[in-house]
Amino acid sequence: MPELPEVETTRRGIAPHVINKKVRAVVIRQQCLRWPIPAALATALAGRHITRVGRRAKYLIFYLEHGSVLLHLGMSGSLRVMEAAIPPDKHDHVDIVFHDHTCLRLRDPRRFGSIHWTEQDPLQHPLLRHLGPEPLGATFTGERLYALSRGRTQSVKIFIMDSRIVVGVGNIYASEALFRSGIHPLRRAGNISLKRYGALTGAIRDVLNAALAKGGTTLRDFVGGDGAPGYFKLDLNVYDRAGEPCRVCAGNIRQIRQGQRSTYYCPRCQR
DNA sequence: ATGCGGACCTGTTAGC
DNA sequence: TGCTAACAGGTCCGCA
Repeated sequence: MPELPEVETTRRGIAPHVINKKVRAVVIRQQCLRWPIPAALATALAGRHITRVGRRAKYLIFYLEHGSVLLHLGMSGSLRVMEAAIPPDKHDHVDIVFHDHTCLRLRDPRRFGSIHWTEQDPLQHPLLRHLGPEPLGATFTGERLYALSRGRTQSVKIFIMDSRIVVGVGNIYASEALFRSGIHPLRRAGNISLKRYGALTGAIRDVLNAALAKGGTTLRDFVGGDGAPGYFKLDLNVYDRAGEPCRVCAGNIRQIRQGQRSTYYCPRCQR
């Protein structure tokens, strides 16, 4: 699922339905996600309450009295709150079952997601510790991107998708933000002016905020029933539009490969 | 330190 | 219609 706006929308959707709930049991049907689910998870959670649901990058953080669950949705993960008695789908790998007979159910067909348990400050977990700033936070600035990019030879698209530089910029919104700021995705990161990095940070913020707003208005059900929430797509200018006309200049949108991922751009609008 | 490729896994679609 | 290959919204690890 996860671009950042989907993860944040998931957090907001499920939080009211899991906060202050007491865990009865953890049901693990498939132990092997990206990493094995910690064996201690069920014991650690039983009888405890979820006090808060947070997020860092694309990791959801479930705070309990004595520790935290880190949960990443990978490429295909989704979460729903439902009656625990509803039979699980083939790819419903984990239930956190509450005393009121509802459960938080993780579905993840590709199993690129992961679950971790920590009794330390979750933000100091090895997977979170070295992450860059949140793209919607105050420390994500053009000055910062400019400073970090000096001397870098890699392309700007790869650069802004590096989670040590800034978190939460996935493949779709990397292309979209570069389009909005008029920057060619193949341009070397170290060769871009401070002014253009200012535009790029603004574009990243705008694109994520727009998707978040859309997620808010099209908020599908994270609660009840069958199936999982689908993806919402912002109106995209370039992503998945190869060969179609640019909405600004009517030129042909191009598709290339960068680091084994597709990149889309307008060769006339982006330099 | 930086930059690149490979790895994890299943489902869907494009192409022959 | 059926088989196969390529691709999909992530990101961590290890090697040069």
